[in-house]
Formats: sequence, structure tokens, C-alpha cells
Amino acid sequence: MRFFGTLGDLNVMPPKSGSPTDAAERVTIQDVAKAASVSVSSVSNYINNRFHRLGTETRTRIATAIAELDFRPNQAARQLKTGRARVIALVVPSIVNPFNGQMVFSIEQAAVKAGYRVHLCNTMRDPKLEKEFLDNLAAVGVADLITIAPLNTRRGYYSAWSDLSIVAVDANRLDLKLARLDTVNLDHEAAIGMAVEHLFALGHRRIAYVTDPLITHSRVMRLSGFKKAMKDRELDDSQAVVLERHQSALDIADAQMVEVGRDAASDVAALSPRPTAIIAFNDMIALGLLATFRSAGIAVPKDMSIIGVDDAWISQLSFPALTTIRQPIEAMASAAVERVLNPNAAPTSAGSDTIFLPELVIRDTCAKPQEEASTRVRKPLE
Amino acid sequence: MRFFGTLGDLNVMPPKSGSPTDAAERVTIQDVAKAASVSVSSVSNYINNRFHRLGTETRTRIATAIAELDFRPNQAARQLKTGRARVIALVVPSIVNPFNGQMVFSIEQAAVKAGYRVHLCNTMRDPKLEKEFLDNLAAVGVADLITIAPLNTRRGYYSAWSDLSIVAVDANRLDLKLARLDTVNLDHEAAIGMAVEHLFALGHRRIAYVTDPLITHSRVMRLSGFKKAMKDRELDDSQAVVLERHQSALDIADAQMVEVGRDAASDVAALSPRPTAIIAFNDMIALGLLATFRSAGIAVPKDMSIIGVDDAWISQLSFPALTTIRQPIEAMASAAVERVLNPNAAPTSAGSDTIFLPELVIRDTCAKPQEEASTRVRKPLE
DNA sequence: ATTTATCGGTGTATCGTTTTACAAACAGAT
DNA sequence: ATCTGTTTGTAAAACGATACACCGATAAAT
Repeated sequence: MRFFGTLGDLNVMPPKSGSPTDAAERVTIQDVAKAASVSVSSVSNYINNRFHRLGTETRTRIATAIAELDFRPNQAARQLKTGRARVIALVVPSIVNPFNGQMVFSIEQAAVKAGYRVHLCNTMRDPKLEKEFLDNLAAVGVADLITIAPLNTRRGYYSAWSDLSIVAVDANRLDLKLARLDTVNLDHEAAIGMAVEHLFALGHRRIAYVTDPLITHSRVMRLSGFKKAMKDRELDDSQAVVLERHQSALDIADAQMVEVGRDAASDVAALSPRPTAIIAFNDMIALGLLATFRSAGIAVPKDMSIIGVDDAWISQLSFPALTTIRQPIEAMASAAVERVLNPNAAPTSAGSDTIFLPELVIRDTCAKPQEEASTRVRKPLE
Repeated sequence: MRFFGTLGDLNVMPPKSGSPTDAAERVTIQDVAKAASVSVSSVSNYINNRFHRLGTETRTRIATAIAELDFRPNQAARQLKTGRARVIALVVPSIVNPFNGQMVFSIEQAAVKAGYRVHLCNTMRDPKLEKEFLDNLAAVGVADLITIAPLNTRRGYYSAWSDLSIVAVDANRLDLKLARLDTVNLDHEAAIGMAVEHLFALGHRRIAYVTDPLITHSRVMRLSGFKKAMKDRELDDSQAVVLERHQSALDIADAQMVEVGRDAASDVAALSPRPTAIIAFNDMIALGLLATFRSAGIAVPKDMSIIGVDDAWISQLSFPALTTIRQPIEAMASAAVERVLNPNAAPTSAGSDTIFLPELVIRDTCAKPQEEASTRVRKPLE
């Protein structure tokens, strides 16, 4: 199995004697005050941007002293005193899911821009892991939480941490039953509406929809978006397949996607009449379906059109490249950070909902449906 | 300017009126001491596991008091006092790269098991971002750093933070020129050796190798592994293609992979004689090549075999599913955490190297080469 | 001429722990 | 009885910043 290549000599060194040039001699606010011949209070005011309390003279003196000594305020001390840490806690089922990965990445970038750091927790939707993490937050002085795709069944769950400023991405404010909550969402119904419209315009009339179990806001809304969009066009909306298998596997890493794709494909194949196109809840499922159809000899998009949602970056990598509905991830990430850091800016005390519009990205997995014998009367394309 | 981002002082809001049901009334070590009728020192000894200084009587009293009050020691305070935070800093080019994503995920899991939290920094290989992050570490009391795939050109770079305990994943200890460093690596040469052997056993003799620019330990070693393995079999090792384009794009997210794949494919097509198989530096490149070949009408594996390295989870998702060489990510992650937390355990004062063996994962992108007119004398398969 | 406000600035208690120095209690050894 | 050592415990001084209370000037208002 494995081995430790140790570079030979195994001299067991004594545990690091005294301290040669040891401590980097942390420079404190006191040192700065001394160097600038001002009080520590003034230095404190300076590093907290309370410039209106400083004369220009002292201000520059402090500035140069800080620069010369390369002073950095000790965050632990500030935090102990103020009770707040410049840290955003980030709770996510798993960053291995590429959409979550991109979202976490963008949130981290936005947080850094705001002078914050990010504490990451992959919960795998395990309540114990999540609870432990959240419980620790107060102990380390973190007051800001962003949670991605929380279970919509956890009503009131987060109330236990009521002193947190919480933003939920992909969640319904009412589901979580919090006194105060800000949410950031895609307009999920519109997203699926765009997918339906795209397929409809191509001539498809029998359209299936494949989704993971409805444990998440987006999953619920996209399904309802599908039904609405189909009804609007007087099409049969009954071909919606909810995958009940592989729940946990899906949630964790979307890594079992081959099996999921296989299941989904067989479920779709069982539909009658057979659909000419499939809308997948997200790109991962779409990719799973795509791989499975292709290995079963069903040509995409000739025999079957497929469209996903997310525009995760891997979608470009499939062959044929996946047509999909894009979420504006960076914008959503910035909004989440902005919201969690400025809760006061919300219009009502119950919080706010920020909704983003999706965008159709046409690649190569959707085409006109095959001509085929059909008893149906084709409606003319609009 | 730098470390104190102020987030635009828009929230001039009055400092939160009184305190209605406000503070959750943090319970402190003093409260516990009072409740247990002991001194705070004893409580401190208790929560730091110094049981030899406690009588059994006091010990249980403290235990029940802690449990009843639900006491959690304030981390900011301990950190201020001790100078250490139970946090591991994690520096990674970008978690959007799926291999990095899985590695970060596994490291976070291992860190939590060890009672540590993880501070994430996506550097995008931007020295400014990375420096800022590392500079802040001391300010927040973080002493443990894991860095993934640092540039091998940054000799001595990390010396500026000599008080950190550093572990580098995918790095050469000598490259970094640190007085002390622990590394965790795959046996990269062996990995490519396995790939060559697999293709060789299938009958391939003209094998190309495609890699990103050689700015990383793994990239250097895999290329050298390719040359060695080819020479060992008396094969032509000159068909190694180093992609010099798209450096930054690659490094950040591997998202421009389609273009990279296109470039790589045309470079490979220009090779003469044309190879019958390609080894890719990693799965991302392999997937890019695969998609490009397929859309160009070149059948994989019939006309061209492809093999990658990593076994990133998406590799199962391609069609045909990608044959690859697996890195034991979880084991490597655990080793990195273990090493960074126990630096003393290293055999020498210069640090240690932990090397893991890869594993061949056979899927569907490699086959016997096509029969074709050839002036070469075929060596018989062994 | 007196009051009042604003500006620019300082001293110091305080946040919740850890840690050092020290003390009481009791054991056994002389 | 005294000496020594161990066990179990305590009191109090840090750690490095923040924020409150205060203070002397100068300016504005009455």
C-alpha cells in the first residue's frame, strides 16, 4: 500500500532546544503608539478607520509607524474585545459538487474583497457535523453564516443559532421558519421555463423532466416550473421523474452519477409515449443521462435532446457539449456576502429575497425531434 | 488599505439600542468556576486535560457544571493567551479544479476529526493574494499551513513565514528551499510508468504524452516518469507535448479545457508518426482531448487510446468512461493533516516525504491499437 | 461674558482565558 | 517534632486590542 520515504537518517532530534532567533517578536499596538508618540487609543482609532478623531499630523505619524514596524493588529485580541470575528462561516453539503465548488470559490473571493476570511464546513448533510460546526461558531466569534442548499425539511433548525446573521443560498425563507433570514436564489421556475421554451421552439412536444428527491428549494421550484411551463403550452406535464434512489450519494458528491444516470435513463425509457427530450434538474444529472444514453446507443441529440441547469464548467467538456441554463454564480456569491455583512440594509425585519435571472446557453445536446409516425396532431410551431 | 477592509462604512446605524433579549449571555469559565465552587484555574486545567492536577471530586463537579451550563471556552481568548489557533490554513490554486476540490474536501474532513477547522484560500496562483493571506495568518494565530501544488519556481518563497508548520502536497522539498518542510506526494513516476505499461501491454508502441507547463512538481515528475518508462521499453520518448498556452486559465479552474483540448489535439495530430495512444498529465486534459477527438470524428478508443491520471470523480462521467491512474486522495489528505499537526514526528529536522502509490483504474478509453500498414517491425507482445 | 459644541487626543478598565507562583494539607522519613 | 515532598488547589498577572470616560483647547451661540 503506502510507504514513507524518509530520506534516510533517522536521528531523533531533541525537542528543539531554547529559542535561538525564535520568536518573531510580535509588534503590538503599544509599540506603534510608542514609535509614533501617540496614545494606543489613537492608533486603535486609526486602524479602525475612525479618521474623524485624528488630526492629519498624528494620522501620518501613525501611518508611517505602522508601515515601518509592519504592524498587524492581533485578530484574536480584537475579537475577544469586540466579540466579532471577520470571518464568514460557510456551510455546504460538499464542495466536490462542481456547482457548489464554484459557488464556494466565488464566495471566498467576494469575502476576501470585503476583508473577511472563510471558514469552510462540508456537512455532507449530516446534522451532527453541521450542529457541531455551528455550535463552535460562537466560541470563535463568528457571527455570519452562509448556508448553501439547506434541507427544506429542517424547519426552524437554524433558530437554535439566533444570534447569527444568516444568508441561505438556494432556500425558501418560509421553509426555514426563521425570524429573520436573507435568501439568494436563482429564479428557478424561469430557468426551467426557458428550457421548456427552448425545446418547444425546436418542435418538441413530449418532454420529460428528471430530478433528484425534492429535499431542496431549487428542486421543488424547478419541478413546479416545469409543470407550469408545460401547462402554459398545453402540453402533458406528467412525464416528471423524481429519482428516489441514491439520495445520500447524490448529496455528497454527485459522484455516483453513472448509476444515477443509469437509473434515470431506464426510468425515462419506461415512459410512454417516449419523450423526445429531457430536462434535467441540473448538469450533473444531464451528464449522467448523456453518458448512459450514449453507451446504450441512443444518439444525442438526434434521438434524444438533453438540457441541464447550472452551466457548471464541466458542461463544456462533454461530447456533445451540454446545452444548459446558466446561473450567474459570481453575482449570486457577491450578493450573498453583501447580504450577510449588511443585514440592516434589508427592507423588512424578516429579511430579503434576492433573485437572479438565468440565461440560456446553447451548445450541442438539443436538436429538432426526429420525424416519426405519430397519431398526434402536430401543433404548428408558433 | 490592505488587511482592514472596511466594507464601506455604510452601516452607520446607531450601535444597536439596549439589549432586549439580546445577548445569549455567553457563559464563561468564571460562571463554571462559581457553579462548581472551584477556582477558574481548576476549570482551565480541566478543559485542557490536565487531570493530574485535579482531585476526582473537583473533577466531577467541574464536569457537571460544564455540562449544565453548556460551557464552551472562548477560542479568541485562549488564542490571545496561547498564541495558537486550532485552525489549519489551506492554500490551493482553486478548488474548482476537481482534484483540488476532492483534496480540500478530504483535508477538511481529516482536520475536523483532529479537532481543527480549515481556513480556505484560493490563490489562483496570484502571489499578492497568497502573500496577503499568509501575512494574516499570524494575526489570527494560525500556525499550520497546508499548501497544494505550489509553483516549483518559488524557491525560498515560504521562508518569509518561518514560524509556520508547513506541509506541501504535490511539491518537492528541495524546490521550495525551506529549512524545514514535510511533503505528501503521489509516486508520480510510478503512476506514469503504470500508464505506459498498460498501453504497452495492449500493444501500443507509439505513445504520446501531453502535459501542462512544467511549473509544478507533479508535472515535472510525470514527464520524467514518461521518459524513463519509454526508455526502459526501448520506445521513442520524443512524443511529449508540453502545452505552453492557457497557463493561467488552466491553473485557475481548468475550465478552458475545451480550448486546451483542441490545442493539444492539434499538437498531437501534428506528431509524426502519429501515435496510437496518449497519456495525459491528468484527467482534465484527458477529458479535453477526448471531447475534441470525438467531435473531430476520431474514435476513442478505436483510433486512439487515452489514459489520464487522478481518477477525479468526473472521469466516470465521460463517454467512453476514462481509463486512469488513481491517486489515493483521502489517504494523502489524512497524511497531510497528520504531518502538519505533528511536525516533531519527522525523522530529520529537515522534514519528511510521504509518498503514496497509485493504482490503475481500467475503464473504456484504452484498447489494442488498430491494425495498420507499418514499416516498423512489431515486437511480439510479451 | 458665559455657555455650549466640536475637535483632537489620552488613560485605563475590560474582554475570557492561560500560566506562573505560591499555599494549605497531608504523607512518610528522619 | 521537624523536614521534605506530593497532591490539590488558588490568586493574580498577563495576552493585545477596544471603548468608555474624560480633558484641554478653540470656535460658535447666546
